[in-house]
This record gives sequence, structure tokens and C-alpha cells, in this order.
Amino acid sequence: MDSDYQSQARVFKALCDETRLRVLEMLRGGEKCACKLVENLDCGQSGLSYHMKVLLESGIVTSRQEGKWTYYRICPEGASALVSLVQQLTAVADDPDQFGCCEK
Amino acid sequence: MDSDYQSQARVFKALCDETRLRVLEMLRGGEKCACKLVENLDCGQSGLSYHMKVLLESGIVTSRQEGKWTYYRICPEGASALVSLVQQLTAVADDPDQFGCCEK
DNA sequence: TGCTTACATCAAAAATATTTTATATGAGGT
DNA sequence: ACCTCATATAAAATATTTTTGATGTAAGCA
Repeated sequence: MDSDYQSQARVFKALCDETRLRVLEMLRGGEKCACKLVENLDCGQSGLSYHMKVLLESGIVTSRQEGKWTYYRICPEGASALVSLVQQLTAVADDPDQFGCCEK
Repeated sequence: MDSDYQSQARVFKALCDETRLRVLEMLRGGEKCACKLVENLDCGQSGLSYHMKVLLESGIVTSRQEGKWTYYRICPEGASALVSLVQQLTAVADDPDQFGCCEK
């Protein structure tokens, strides 16, 4: 029951940009190096770096360094936390209010 | 398999604002009239109207008119479509790439 | 009809996010 | 040490979102 709207919002912000959705799609195919992401994405190198930071901070993606390369992949824990969050946010209570607030 | 990143992004945009998350939480308790939402939300009347439009366009919420009142509630179909979308976006392929792109 | 209430729409201002360019950092290699 | 490559960070420019205030519309009631 996360009641911190800001941190919830941060996760969704990660998903509301077209470039980041493209990144996620590429990562669904497995771990990718930043250079490979850049060459398929029409954002500059620093642009990718910015977007990856947003994805990392959301918890949906993790990274790993190897020499001078950075590899990114989808984080299963973050992904399932996201699914739970969405379910939680949209699940209607067992006994929802039956009448509006303006009835006589 | 929705490949339209923009329409996917639109759904998440609905969820990346604190005020709209608060609205959703209120709607989890059942249908609410706009006036009730406004009085709990610290956004103006026109502000609420803007946010509700965003939520409606995302498909997560529906509305109903009754005289001069407007009632909003969570749309179960939209909610479950959202859950599916999130699962789809973060599900890693059966045979993900095992190596990075920069190996020798 | 005229008045009020509930909400929507518009436009301008304010706040945020993204893109772009330039520069910095850190890992190798020579 | 110096050079290069891969990526990160900072700052400025631009774009997008959100808020705010004014105005519009439609329903209900006197």
C-alpha cells in the first residue's frame, strides 16, 4: 500500500515517453549495450543516457558495467512490482459506494 | 500487440500525475461526483476537469451524466487492458539475447 | 425568461520534461 | 603519460504539461 504518490508517479513517468517505450521493447529481447540502443533510436548519445537514467530510477531496468560498456536489461523485480502497483491502483473496493454525492 | 507507442504512452501519462493518482484512489472507493473530487483535491474546478479528461482519454475511467452532475468511476475494461499492457511491455522473451553487442 | 449551479473549454502563465551541444569522467590501449 | 572510446553530466534551448482565471454551455428551478 504505497501511499507516496510521487514515487508512484515516477514509475509511470518512465513509461510515458515514446523513446523509452522503444528501449523497453528492445530490452524485451534481452540485455543490450548502450551503443546498440543508440544506433536504433534517433536520440543522441546523451539523450539515451538521460532516458536510461529515468528508466533506472523507476526500477524497471537495471544496468551493469563491463569495461567501458554499459549493459541494460529489464529488472524482473521492478517489472512485477509495476504490475502489482497497476492492479492495486485500479482495483475497486469490495463494497464500492453505490450512490453519488449529490443525491437528494 | 499494440505497436503504437504514442497511444501506449498516453495511457501512462494518465498515471504519472499526483493529482490523477489521488483521483484514482478516491474512485477505488466507488463512483464519485466531480464536486466531491474537487473538494478533496486542491486543484481548481477547471483543473479537475482537465485531469478527468486525461483519465477519460486513457480509458481507465468512464463517466456518466445525471442532470447537471457528472459521475466518474474506474472502468474495469480499461483497467485490465492496462494490466495486460504492462505485462506485455515488461515480459522478457523466451530466449533473450545472452551476450552484449560489444563482445569481441 | 432569467437566475443559479455544475461543469467544460480556452488562452496565458508557470512549471516540467526533453533535446541538443559542449564538456567531463573513467576504462583501456600504446 | 597520452590518446581514444563509451558513456555521463551540465547548461542552454525547446517542447510539453499543468495551473490559473475568464468565459461558455446546458440543466434545473423560480
